[in-house]
Amino acid sequence: MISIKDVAKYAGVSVATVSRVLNNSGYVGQDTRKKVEKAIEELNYKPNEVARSLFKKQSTTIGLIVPDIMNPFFPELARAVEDTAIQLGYNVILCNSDGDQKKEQNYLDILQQQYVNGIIVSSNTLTAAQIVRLNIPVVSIDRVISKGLPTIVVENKKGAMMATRYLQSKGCRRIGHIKGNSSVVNAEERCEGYKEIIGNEPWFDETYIAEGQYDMQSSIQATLELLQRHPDIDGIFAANDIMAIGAIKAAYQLGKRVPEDIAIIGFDGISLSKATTPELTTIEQPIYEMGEKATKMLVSLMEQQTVDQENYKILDVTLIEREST
Amino acid sequence: MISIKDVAKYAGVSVATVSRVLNNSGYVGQDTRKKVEKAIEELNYKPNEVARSLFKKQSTTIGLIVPDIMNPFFPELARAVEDTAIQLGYNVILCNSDGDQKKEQNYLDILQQQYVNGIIVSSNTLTAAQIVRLNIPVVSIDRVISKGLPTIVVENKKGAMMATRYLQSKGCRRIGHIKGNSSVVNAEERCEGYKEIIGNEPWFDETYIAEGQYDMQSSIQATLELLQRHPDIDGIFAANDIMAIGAIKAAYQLGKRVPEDIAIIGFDGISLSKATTPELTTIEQPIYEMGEKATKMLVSLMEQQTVDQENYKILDVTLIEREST
DNA sequence: TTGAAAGCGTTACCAT
DNA sequence: ATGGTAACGCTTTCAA
Repeated sequence: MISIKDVAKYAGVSVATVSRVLNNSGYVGQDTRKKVEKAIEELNYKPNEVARSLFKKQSTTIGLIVPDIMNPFFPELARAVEDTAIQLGYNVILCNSDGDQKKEQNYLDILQQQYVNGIIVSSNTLTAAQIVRLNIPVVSIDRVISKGLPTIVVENKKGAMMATRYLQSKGCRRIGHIKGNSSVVNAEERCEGYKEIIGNEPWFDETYIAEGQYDMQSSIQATLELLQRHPDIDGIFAANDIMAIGAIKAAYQLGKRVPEDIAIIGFDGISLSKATTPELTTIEQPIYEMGEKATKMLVSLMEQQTVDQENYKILDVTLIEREST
Repeated sequence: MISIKDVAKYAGVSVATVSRVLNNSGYVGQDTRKKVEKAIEELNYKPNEVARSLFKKQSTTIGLIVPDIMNPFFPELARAVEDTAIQLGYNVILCNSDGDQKKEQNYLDILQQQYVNGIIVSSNTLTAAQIVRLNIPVVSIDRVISKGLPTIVVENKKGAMMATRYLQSKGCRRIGHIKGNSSVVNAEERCEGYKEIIGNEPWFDETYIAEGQYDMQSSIQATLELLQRHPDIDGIFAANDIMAIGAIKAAYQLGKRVPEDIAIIGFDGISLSKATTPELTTIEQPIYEMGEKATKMLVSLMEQQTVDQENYKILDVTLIEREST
């Protein structure tokens, strides 16, 4: 790799001067600048980011910690983060925490050792204290860690209310809920939204709620039990799309047609929801926008541009009507 | 951040000594080692990876370049790579190239500037020359760039033959093929495998092949055309799962039942293929294993452990029989 | 306007 | 067995 010294020698100037034109800082004469630029060009010189990082005590890298990139929600998020980051001059280190507290702390340590400038994290277990201790900007995405921390989330409760009300409007009389993993904040919020709408119905009690683990398998199980407990259920609001798909499968297993016998609505709007048959009606989160906003927010935090906007954003969700309802 | 100097001072030794215990290289006395270890522990010291990288001219980071993490094949691959990398002490920088030659070269430059030790890449446009010029190990995954380069691929042709033969065994008389993007090598290989089996059938000609773009939308279109051209088709081999799902949708649109009227088989074995109704019969690639093997191969290349094994691996594929056939 | 040199945190060589 | 120090490639301060 060719270094700043080589460029300096080639251009017949000092490394300091090369550095100045590189960062255009300080005074540099017209001709000198030309010479240096020519040298850079001809030698195809690219500054060593590691050396820069060491001096500046910060890298051009950000960390992205997600529970599991295989969970269909996260690839789109990751894509948005990476797209935005590269555009702003940053790289993204991908970390899969499995929602495990120890792994998360481990990644935090590692990222700090790598001098990453900032971190975007989707976690249920991380505490505000852990984050503050890091001393670098962190944006929490999809989940609220603490009201004081920069955050991007969506209207979970409102979305859940929309979903439930929509099922009612479609004529559903008994609406069950497949709830997400209760250690996840947004699962609670979505459940609250559901209860907000049907909590006062005379038929309602807690047995209309079954808990899944935000994955397909657990949802099939949960739905099977739910429908056996309450064969009269004609509508299901699942707390995410994967579980909604599981619910559809379970309904089929019991010989019910979707949407004729039972209407099913999901939450998230992952691309998978368009690939199923029937296509899934869902509450769509602006996933890409979340990643983009989070990254922009993080970068302005990192670059200390006084964050002109609020750094706690609650994004809106949209009902996407498809075939499962 | 606390540095090696702090540790040295705290332990009452020189930085050189601390460095020795850190890397356990060179001689260190028993008691001295104890003192240093205690200091490290008590100060919660973590060595600065950036400084290390600068000195060693290599980082503990590898690059992963994929066309698009949103393509369902890649999250599982990325997960495998990251899992394996972290276990071996490396981080992963994620790059989405969109298969664009300029973006790929750009990422190559950036990764080199970051002193990454090695790169795993899935690309159709990268040339052997570009890679050799980098002067760091590169493992090509899912696509062959050059026979001489470390590579992990699967038996594409064989898998395609299996798929086509399987459709025959299920009683299909007219089998069409939805081909992948022809700029992608594996699309050609899969097409070859298909032709190998039915190329000599009296009814066969090239119009039984329709080209999609490895995505759902293009496949729906391609399948619609294919089935209108040849209404007697009763079996389709799609070059990947997404396109197979598109084919199912197209079949439904034309009022055909799957698998009763038409059997459809995919390729890849992405998790999505289990989520559809009907569940998709497919040729499963060992995606996770590919990522794992590629990472291990890359790391041994990086660490110069003479690669005991061949560094050109062709992995086997498996027929997964489900409901669509 | 330019250059020399210190320093970022680490490792490895050379002394001792 | 241990310490001093140059070097990795860069930026920035201080002098000139």
